[in-house]
Amino acid sequence: MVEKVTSLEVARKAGVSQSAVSRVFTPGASASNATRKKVMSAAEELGYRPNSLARAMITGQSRIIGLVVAYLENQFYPVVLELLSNALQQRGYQILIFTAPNSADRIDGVLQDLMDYQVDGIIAASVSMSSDLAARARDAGIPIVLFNRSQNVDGMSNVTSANLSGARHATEFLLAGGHTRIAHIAGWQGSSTGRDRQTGFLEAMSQAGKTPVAVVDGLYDRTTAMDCTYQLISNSERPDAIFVGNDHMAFGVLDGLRAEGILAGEDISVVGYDDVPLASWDAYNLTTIRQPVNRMVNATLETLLGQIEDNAAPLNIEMEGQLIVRTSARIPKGWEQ
Amino acid sequence: MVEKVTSLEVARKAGVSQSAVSRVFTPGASASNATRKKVMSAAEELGYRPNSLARAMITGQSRIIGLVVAYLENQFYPVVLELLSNALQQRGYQILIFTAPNSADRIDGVLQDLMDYQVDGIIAASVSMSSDLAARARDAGIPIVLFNRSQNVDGMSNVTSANLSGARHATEFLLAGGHTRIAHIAGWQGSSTGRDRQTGFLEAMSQAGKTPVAVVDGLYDRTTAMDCTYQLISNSERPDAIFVGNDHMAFGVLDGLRAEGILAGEDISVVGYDDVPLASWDAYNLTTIRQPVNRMVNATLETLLGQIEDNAAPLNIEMEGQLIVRTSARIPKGWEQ
DNA sequence: AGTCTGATTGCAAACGTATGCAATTGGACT
DNA sequence: AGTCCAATTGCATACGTTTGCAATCAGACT
Repeated sequence: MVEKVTSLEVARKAGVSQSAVSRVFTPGASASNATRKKVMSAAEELGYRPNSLARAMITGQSRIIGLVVAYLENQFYPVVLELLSNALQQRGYQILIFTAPNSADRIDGVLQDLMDYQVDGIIAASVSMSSDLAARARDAGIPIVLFNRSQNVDGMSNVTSANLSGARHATEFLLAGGHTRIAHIAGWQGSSTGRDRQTGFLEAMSQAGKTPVAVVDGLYDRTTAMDCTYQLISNSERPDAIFVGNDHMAFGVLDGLRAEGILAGEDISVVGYDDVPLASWDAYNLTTIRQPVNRMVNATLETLLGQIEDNAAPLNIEMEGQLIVRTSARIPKGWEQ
Repeated sequence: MVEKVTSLEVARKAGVSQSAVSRVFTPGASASNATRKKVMSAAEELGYRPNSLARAMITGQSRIIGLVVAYLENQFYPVVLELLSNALQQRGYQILIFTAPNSADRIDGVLQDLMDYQVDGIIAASVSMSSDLAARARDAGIPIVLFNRSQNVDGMSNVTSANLSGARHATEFLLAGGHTRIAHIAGWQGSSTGRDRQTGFLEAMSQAGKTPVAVVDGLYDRTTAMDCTYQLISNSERPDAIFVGNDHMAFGVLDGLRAEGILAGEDISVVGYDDVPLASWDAYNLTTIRQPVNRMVNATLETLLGQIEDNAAPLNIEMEGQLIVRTSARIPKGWEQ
């Protein structure tokens, strides 16, 4: 094991000062072509690479972004992770990742760990945090953006899709299909997305003068959603349509229905939320509300890096989703795509 | 924005030396209860937390593990990521993550970035690297373990499942089912897993005196696998069984068959590899070889942390998989589970 | 040749912590 | 009270960089 090679050794070998070496490796610093050449070849020879941690210490910029993500079994998040990662890599940032349990107190511990590593910013995907800790991060000057959750803590950014109007739209689609016994398997009511989508559903229903046949909390959990499904279809008043709080649960619903020999799109209509890749696969063909992941990710980076690099103000961003019509739900006239 | 609070300020406030503060926060260092108490309360009051980067500089241990992962759309990897992340968090390590393109040269760049951050070790999941860079990491004293890939570079650890025997087993299952026209949609032949599984398939076939009706490279890509499927079933000699290089592709195969009205498990048998969660969902019910993810992850940590903490020798670990019989393939007598 | 200007360079001081060493402390024991 | 030993503490240095400052250099111009 060769010992670590430092800028000082490169300097000696190249016959220049240590500062010169540093300047050669610092973009935008002034160095003549002659020294640049000498330093480069010495560095090459020794296999020198600048120590990012030391650099971070001195500049106060680690170029590390903390990412907290939960629910990796929901395909939505691997997709988000990949997009975020690629985009950040490209901009010269690294990602320190935490997979998180969803209880708020454990999250706080995790975020504390992140802050200990002097991250330049934090992205929390599908996660809530104590406003206490949020305040601390703000005081420490670490920008935080909540992805796919919103929480009204001042100084914190949120990026979400328009869950309320999306859910309304999905519900209107079902109503237009002439369904009369509509149920909702909601997303976890501890989350803003779960609540907003449920609210949107209820608003659209009451506006149409209908009463939901059932509203239950599926906790964003596949198994729970399946259980709910079995429950619903064995009810005296079996629903003829179900709006499900996200795709991940909707797949469970569809599997449950299939197991019972009930044909989605014919006997019953199912609509989800997210439009994960799996939703378009033939096995499911799920009608759903698409969350504009690409744009959400871009907006997230925009506001985060804006705060880091140009200390812009935190932003609350909400972007419209889009109904993607497939075959898991009856298609009303005029709604074809 | 409050300025960063350092150990020195805490020391002043507590009326002790900076070293004392450091010792209080360094597990295993000696400090009296009196100072411990004074320091703690001062730290609490100021909101002090030790700077991990500075600590890393001085100790030479960043407690950061670099993780390179590709193919996140394949559900296998989110699962692996989650397991690794939880286990490492628990042991007090952080994960610097890279989602990687699969070409070897881009990987090298990524790994170089990782090394710049002084990671204590690297886990590369489903990725190959130049032996040149591997040597450099070894020389720099950074242990690397390849997860689900093997590559014979000396000083590098590999953790894989027994792909060859797993594939043999899957093939024997199909043979026992009385299938006569068996095809293989292989995993990417640029990867060791892809090659090993194909080899296992071919061995089992030739041992049974059979010739495969077709062997094509599906590149671990869903769409490619679907295209291969359409190709295969329109052949003059339509296969009555397909062994697919991994589950992710197998889902594409099953979707393709369904679209053509061909019933998997009846008209044709399909066997996959991995046993991702989705394989057990009703929509697919895929018979497959289970990779022992938990044990593979544990083994990975074992050898990696062994090298880091007790500088143990690198290991090559291979663990047996297990056939999981579901309904996507005809079940021979005696193979029921 | 002499002067001026901007680019390049080296020196030295940071950044926030851990730790070897020597000095001090606090008991326990005779 | 005196002795001894282990535990605790502070001092000072080191980790590998970046960067302000002042000094030097190279060249353009008169």
